Amino acid sequence: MQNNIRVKLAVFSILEGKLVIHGDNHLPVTDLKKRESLDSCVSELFDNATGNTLSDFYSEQLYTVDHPFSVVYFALIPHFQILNKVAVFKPINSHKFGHPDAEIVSYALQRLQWKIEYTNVVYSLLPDEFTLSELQTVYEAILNKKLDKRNFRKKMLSLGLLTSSGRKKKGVKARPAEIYTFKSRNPQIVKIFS
Amino acid sequence: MQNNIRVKLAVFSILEGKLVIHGDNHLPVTDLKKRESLDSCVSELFDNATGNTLSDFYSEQLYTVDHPFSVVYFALIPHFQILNKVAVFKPINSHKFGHPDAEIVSYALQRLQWKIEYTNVVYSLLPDEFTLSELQTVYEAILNKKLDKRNFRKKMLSLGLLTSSGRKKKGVKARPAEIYTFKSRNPQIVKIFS
DNA sequence: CCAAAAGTGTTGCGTATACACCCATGG
DNA sequence: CCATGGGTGTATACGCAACACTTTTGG
Repeated sequence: MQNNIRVKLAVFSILEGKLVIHGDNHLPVTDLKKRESLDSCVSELFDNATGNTLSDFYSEQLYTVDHPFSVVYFALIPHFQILNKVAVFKPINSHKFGHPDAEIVSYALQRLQWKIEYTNVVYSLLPDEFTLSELQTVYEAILNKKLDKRNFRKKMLSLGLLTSSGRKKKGVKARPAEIYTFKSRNPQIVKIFS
Repeated sequence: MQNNIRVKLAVFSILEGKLVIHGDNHLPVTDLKKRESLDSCVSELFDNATGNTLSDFYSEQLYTVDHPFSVVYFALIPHFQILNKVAVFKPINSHKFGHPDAEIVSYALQRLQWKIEYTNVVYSLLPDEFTLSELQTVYEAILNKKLDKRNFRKKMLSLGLLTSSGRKKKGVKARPAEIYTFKSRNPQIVKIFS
């Protein structure tokens, strides 16, 4: 009747326009202590990995596997928020083959790809203020394909998740971009199923 | 480090055009035995509940909760396949309030509602042969709303999941309906994300 | 011939896609 | 004045929703 329970975490971030994931050749794992909640266990893992606090970012439970028995989560954090400077983040592609957690990474990516189509969770990969181009870069990194600029902007603005700050990015050697923020930095589902 | 793991199962079926769920005032649960796989544990639960074999039907893992620690699954079975004649199946609505597993049932229903929009998993609620009206009844029970007959038929046929048998239902006191089968009785995702 | 359920098309609308040029700034 | 990235509109295609009558059978 007694079993060991492990909790595993995939932490995604964006680095130089690429989707990266924490961990060198495996995802961070820890044992769930007796009477410890799943939430606090994941938070601890996240703190170890990033030096930051999970409750300030987006995370969700992915799946539970056995052999060994593990509950798997993923989380999203902007790269500049990773305070743990020895943390290793590697491009998602390097986890494709031969990686012990390759299946998990692949499934997590798929879930993330679905999720960004109908929620605002990418807020958790960006600073408070950003330009539409920066936002588009994040989408392209996650979806692993180029998007059309005009269509992307139309869609994003029509979803009503963004607020224009009225200010513009200064000091760039090109036309300055409008600065946007997310209306809410909590998970919001946008497509209503009637 | 040692924790008890439980496995919980929501079994859905269709009875008299209504979505029903197995269990009287709680969902069936069992302890995961040491070194037992999740799959075999769920299969055992399903067998107890229905007298039938899980591998012949559709099931999926839903979520893992703690306090108490449980991995929750749901499964779909046509009513005539329930061989255990003492099994209790109750309409989904009776689980709305005051039910100890109400949250789980509600989440399972939501997942099921999403799933039938882009997969063929309803095969697991129907006999091999069925009419489009019977299929529509199943969709209406799950979605809890009336659907337009013409639009429903157009959509179903265009998805390419069904085969017409060429035969018609005999002995009915109205115009006999064409009999259809599912091309595949394994889970198929129809919307391709390019 | 009547009751009961099966079967069948068209139109409008909203959303997704494809596509190319001008604008504002720094150096 | 040039290089860099920001910003904009239109036309087409496709999927979804609304909507009513005719057909086939059994009794």
